[in-house]
Amino acid sequence: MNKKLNHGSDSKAATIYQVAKLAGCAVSTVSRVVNKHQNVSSKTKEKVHSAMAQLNYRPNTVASSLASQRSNCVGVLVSELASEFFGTFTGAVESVLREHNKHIIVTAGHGDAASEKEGINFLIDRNCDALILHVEALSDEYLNELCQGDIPIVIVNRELSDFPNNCIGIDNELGGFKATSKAIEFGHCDIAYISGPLKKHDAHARWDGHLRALAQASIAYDPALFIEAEFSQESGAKALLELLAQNKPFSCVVCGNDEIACGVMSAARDAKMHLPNALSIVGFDNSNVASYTYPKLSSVDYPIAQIGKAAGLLVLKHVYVIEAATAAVPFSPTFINRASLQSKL
Amino acid sequence: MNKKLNHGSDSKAATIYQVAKLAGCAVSTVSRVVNKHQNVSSKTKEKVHSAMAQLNYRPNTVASSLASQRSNCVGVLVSELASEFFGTFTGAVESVLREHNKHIIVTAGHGDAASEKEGINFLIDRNCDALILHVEALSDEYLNELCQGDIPIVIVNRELSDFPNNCIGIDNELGGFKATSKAIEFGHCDIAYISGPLKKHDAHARWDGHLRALAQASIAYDPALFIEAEFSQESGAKALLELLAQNKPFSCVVCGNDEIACGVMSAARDAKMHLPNALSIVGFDNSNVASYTYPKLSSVDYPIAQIGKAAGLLVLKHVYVIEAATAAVPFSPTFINRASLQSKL
DNA sequence: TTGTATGCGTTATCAG
DNA sequence: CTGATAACGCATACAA
Repeated sequence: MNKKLNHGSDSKAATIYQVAKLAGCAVSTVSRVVNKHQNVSSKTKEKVHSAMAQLNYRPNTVASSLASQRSNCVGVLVSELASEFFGTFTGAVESVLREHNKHIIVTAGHGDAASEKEGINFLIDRNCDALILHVEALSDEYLNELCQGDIPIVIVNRELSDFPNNCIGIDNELGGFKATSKAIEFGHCDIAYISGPLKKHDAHARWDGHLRALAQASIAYDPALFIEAEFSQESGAKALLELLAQNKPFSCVVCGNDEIACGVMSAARDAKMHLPNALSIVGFDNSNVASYTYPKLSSVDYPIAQIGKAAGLLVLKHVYVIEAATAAVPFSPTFINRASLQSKL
Repeated sequence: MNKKLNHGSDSKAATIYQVAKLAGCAVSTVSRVVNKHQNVSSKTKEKVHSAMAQLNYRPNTVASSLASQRSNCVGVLVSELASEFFGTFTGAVESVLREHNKHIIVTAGHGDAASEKEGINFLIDRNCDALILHVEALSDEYLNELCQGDIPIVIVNRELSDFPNNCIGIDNELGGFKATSKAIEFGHCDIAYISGPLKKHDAHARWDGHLRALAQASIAYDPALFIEAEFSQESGAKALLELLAQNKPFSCVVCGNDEIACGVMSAARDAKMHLPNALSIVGFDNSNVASYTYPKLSSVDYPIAQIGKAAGLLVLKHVYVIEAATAAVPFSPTFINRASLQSKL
């Protein structure tokens, strides 16, 4: 045997060989007790445990992953790390998984297809046991192909008709519909809409819902009252200024998400408009900020934490074959009315 | 040679053996072109590239990591994933690193020592090339020990006197001092303080700064005006109610962070207090929500994105020996005055 | 119940 | 400039 093998007792981290030697058994036995496999006599089990403790042994997960083709890690892709929304999501996934000693590797897709693809490849390369993806830009075709691959996939915020069981999320179109419908119900007729980037599927679906609500109420769609913005506060503020500059009247602005709505609210107040009298505002996501604002923001609830939890439970069940407590329930968007939407009736 | 070796052309992902065979060269040569090592004749380089393309070859990073003892990954530990603050931080780290094809693995420490330790071990086990840690509960002793270990460490939000070069962050004590000093400068004498959990080092340091500001202005510290809360909106709201219930006057409340401040603001408005006349509020972090609130929140700026960037650059430089553009500048807390702090003068 | 031997897919050393 | 092969640390089929 080559003496270069790290089976000695250097200062480096202890290997399975060292604990086997110290325990007076074979490496396979150590492996068995580490992984709680099969029957190991309690006597040797004892010896192995003591040896592991002495050497402060911690299994090398990389080697383990290579040998077993399994990593105990699930990959999570979100659009942005720098966001409370996605933070809540990944946090929920992590806490569910961590209860069963599974870990997550998170990466960002930045909302464009190339970057999302790169992120997914990174996760696959890291040998993840499953992937939980909140993609926005990737095509259905690509996702369909992915779902047919070797690695289990959970898609969030998207509905793939060919793989309904892989998808968890709310109906964004219905959410958008509810938002605008509620505004109409409250007597608003001139309703502006500030959307997120339409290349993002969720943004587009929400807008579709808006249009359907308009149509159902027989309100003509006025392109001048539509602006495609980014999902950000700054972009929302800018969009409101553009709308105001047109001198076209509108009493309510429905926004693609809460961040846009916050920007609108800021800009409106800077323009000395009295809220919510002069302008009603409705958001989407029902994020924490919705209750920070003044007036508090009416918004469509997007139960992102529950969705994250459900996604985690799904992989626990199907990939690790751990039947976790609660089954995933279907999620439906709910309108949460607060002060920012004023009734005109 | 054993025929079970995955050197054939199964449906599985292509290995380096397959591309070597197809390119008509040795695996070591393939490895060289993949890693852009040494000199490879442009002719064989060509053949290898074409073989890789044909097989859609992607190196197995796990195997690579095992063999090279290097992962191109840096581990990031934050308190919570579900937070805009930490999201911004990890996002900044990621974008700096990603420019050089380095990746991050994020995990949460949940603000308690055992969990932070577990998270750090997880990252070490994943073979991270370096660790960037935002810890709150771990002791200085533990961190000192960690810094003496084999794996490069960057500590954020903490100052280890023995390892100044490993630490990046602002002076929380000074930040807390500035917050309360500004309130005093604006004529406030009865100043309540709602702190984060004192077991967290940053929370404690901010409070220390508050006490120093009081002392410097010869204002007696009144324990009744101090509440230890959680870093959350709910906790802040609850704390304000407790303060109000005492019937002790105070014209200003300084908060351990912006989330607490938002909770205070909500609760104050629910109590029909007119802001900022009836009560001044100051936060800490200068997070995005600071500009969502009404009145806009005065806060101590914590440049978390820049700190994340600096941390990323630090490991780029010292671990990967990539001299990146900007050097890390020292960060100093700045008070950002907005509308929520009212002058009494 | 325990031990032996080999593979997992790379990297890197050392010849050639 | 290129090839052969040990080593990385562990898992597991098979043998004992």
